[in-house]
Amino acid sequence: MERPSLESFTARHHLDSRSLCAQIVEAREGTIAVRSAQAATDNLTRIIEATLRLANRKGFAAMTLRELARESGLSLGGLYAYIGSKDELARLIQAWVSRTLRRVMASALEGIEDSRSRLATAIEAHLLTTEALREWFFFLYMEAHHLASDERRQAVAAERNSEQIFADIIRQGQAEGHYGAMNADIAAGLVKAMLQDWYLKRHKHGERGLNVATYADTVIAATEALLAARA
Amino acid sequence: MERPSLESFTARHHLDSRSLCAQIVEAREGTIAVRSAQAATDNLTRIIEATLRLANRKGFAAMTLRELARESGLSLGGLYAYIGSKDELARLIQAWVSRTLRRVMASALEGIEDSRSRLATAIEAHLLTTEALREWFFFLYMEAHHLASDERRQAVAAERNSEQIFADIIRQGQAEGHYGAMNADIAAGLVKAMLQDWYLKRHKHGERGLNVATYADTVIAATEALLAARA
DNA sequence: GGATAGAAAACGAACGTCCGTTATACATTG
DNA sequence: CAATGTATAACGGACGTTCGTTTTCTATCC
Repeated sequence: MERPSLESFTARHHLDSRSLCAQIVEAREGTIAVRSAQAATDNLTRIIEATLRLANRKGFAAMTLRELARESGLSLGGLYAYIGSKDELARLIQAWVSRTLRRVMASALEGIEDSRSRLATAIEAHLLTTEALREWFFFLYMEAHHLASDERRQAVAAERNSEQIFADIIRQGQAEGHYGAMNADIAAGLVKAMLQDWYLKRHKHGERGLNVATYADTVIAATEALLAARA
Repeated sequence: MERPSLESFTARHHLDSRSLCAQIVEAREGTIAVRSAQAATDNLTRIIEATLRLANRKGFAAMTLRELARESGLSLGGLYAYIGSKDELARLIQAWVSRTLRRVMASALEGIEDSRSRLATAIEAHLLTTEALREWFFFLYMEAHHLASDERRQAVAAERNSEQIFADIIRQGQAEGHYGAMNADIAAGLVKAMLQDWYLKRHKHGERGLNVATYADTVIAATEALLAARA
């Protein structure tokens, strides 16, 4: 099986902050008061990267727009050319990061039929995506609970969707006789927990000198072991 | 192996909010302006339970003391008989929940020598403790990142300590020849991720009709499978 | 090609609101 | 009637947001 490097995976799926911000600018044409897409993307990227930096340090609610202005290099009033409100800024980030994960997972799995390849690919794609957009995913996880009910339901649905991908692969593998009869939904939940640990405890993994490829191998091996166990 | 029920475990280790608050009142004698330990415990329990309810819904920073007063049944000014400041309230909860986990894990493992029994006991004790004090642990996890550096270092140390317990058991099992040669620290990290998923995604597990005993069995089986795999 | 006018973008002081906290007034009880 | 606990009211400060102004860009003309 080919193992894409983090760099090639990031490039292929456009997993950098600027690419995401460019998509946001394009999708929100009309809402952003700055005409030049180039300049708007530049500034929105600085705003969002500053938001992720500050919010991941002290929490989104505790972050003030004055700090955000200072950190992003814009003025307090200037922020409002790009965002409608502070809350909208949070919704923006959340919506785009979950949509990106869905997009990349679907794209990475396309054309792969064998259930064991699909499992390994899905695990790897999840880890590489969350590694490339670490701060975005950390933000999504930590702040999703505090959204208004509409957006919150959307975030829960996205989470469920990604877990469903793993459950379906596991069911396929069971049908093909590779795995034992364990409950696929619960197994998928365990896999998801291990995957999320990667970006939630980034500091710990960094200290251990663990890189994302090694962690992917570990999680793939662990998953196959626990799926085979009850055969 | 005996499997304690949630109720008996909770009772044996005093894992209810009121017991914890009673300990806090005792430890903070002098800081709390109310003389009667009985009345002080009653009110502090209401304050802390209201805090957990509100903070887990909208985040600690977004929770206001006016809401807390309403939710706890005390007056705004009255709160300050029990807490020195809003921040101190957060520190209080965090300090006591991590100290409680450490206490219970040590107590549950006492006298158990066999590594496989220790592993199962540790997993079960972790799950039962976090189940009994779900809201407390959820609060610890979600708000620990935003603490001042001193308290934050303490929280990281507590986290590391509980992971170390699992790593030590795994190393013991490897020395006894039960498990393969996998890196014990990484394996312990995977176990911890599965354990934390229980209280972080409580809603999901509830919908699946999964109870804590069943989940404990699942995690124990999964852990033994992944530890045996590389034998 | 430098000057200039009009548009686009950025600025930051000011506003009303609500925050955490404190000081004061009231009730309860031994 | 002290003493003790609670409720009410007030305070300064900081928040998100707005808006009149200034700066920067760009196209046009001599």
